[in-house]
Amino acid sequence: MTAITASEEIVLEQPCPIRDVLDRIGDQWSLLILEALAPGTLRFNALMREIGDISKQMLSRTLKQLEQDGFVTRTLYPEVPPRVEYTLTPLGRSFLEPMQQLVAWADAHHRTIVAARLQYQASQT
Amino acid sequence: MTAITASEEIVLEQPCPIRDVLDRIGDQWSLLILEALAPGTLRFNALMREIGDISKQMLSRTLKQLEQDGFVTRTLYPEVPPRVEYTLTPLGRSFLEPMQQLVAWADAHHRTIVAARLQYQASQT
DNA sequence: AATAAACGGTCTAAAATGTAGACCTTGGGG
DNA sequence: CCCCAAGGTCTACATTTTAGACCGTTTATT
Repeated sequence: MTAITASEEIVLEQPCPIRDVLDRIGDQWSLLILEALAPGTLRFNALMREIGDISKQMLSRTLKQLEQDGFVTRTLYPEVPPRVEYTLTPLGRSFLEPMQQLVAWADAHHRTIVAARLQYQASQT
Repeated sequence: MTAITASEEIVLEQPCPIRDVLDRIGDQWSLLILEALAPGTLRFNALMREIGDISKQMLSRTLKQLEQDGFVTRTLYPEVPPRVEYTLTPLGRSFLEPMQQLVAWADAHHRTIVAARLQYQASQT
């Protein structure tokens, strides 16, 4: 029996729908995980290797949130050793489109941003 | 004279351009700030009021990063009390388009996500 | 036979990050 | 003389993230 945490209480009743959604996607790892799952189903450790520098705990936690919000499904095959597969839901796949736009923008403007950083550094003498 | 921090060293040489960009906008506040600036120039305190629940420090820090990366300009009018205006650059405005797509998606699918959360809770007995 | 590795996690301690709120500056109004 | 304004910075505290040990079971290696 665990205590009720704040995060469990905010399931309902977020004042601003956009904030509500962006707060979930706009963390360190969610976008990366969704991008990794875009090509298809992956297992837990495969996902870890794919992303490279995420800790088990954060992968586990973020996947749980994504599952909770309906972006991915978690399927446990009770073999031994256990196999767990993560797959995008239709909702998750529908999110891919705006996300890919974002990724495309990032790719297209990366050089501009790097240039801005250099110029900023120079301006700071 | 300040010590050289890690954050100052990563100005160059990010292995993955997409990660590089997403790591900057995929934090708690950047998207919210850019959205707040979308309609036009705002002063520091106006921005604070607009966002509502951001601390001064995080607003200051995030604005500095956005300025560094070329998304916004900071204009200081040396009056007293000082006036500081933040405005989107062309780069920042160009980012608005993919971001609005994301916002539109969030708005459109918010109900589905809330429903998923409820169903998840129910499934957890 | 003992050892190690793989799977998908959880747990804990320590490090990093975020928050709230005091404080700073400079000039004007009461 | 004291306080207020704006746009921050600084400090102490709270929360979040990380690194890494550990778990239980089975197969592979030595």
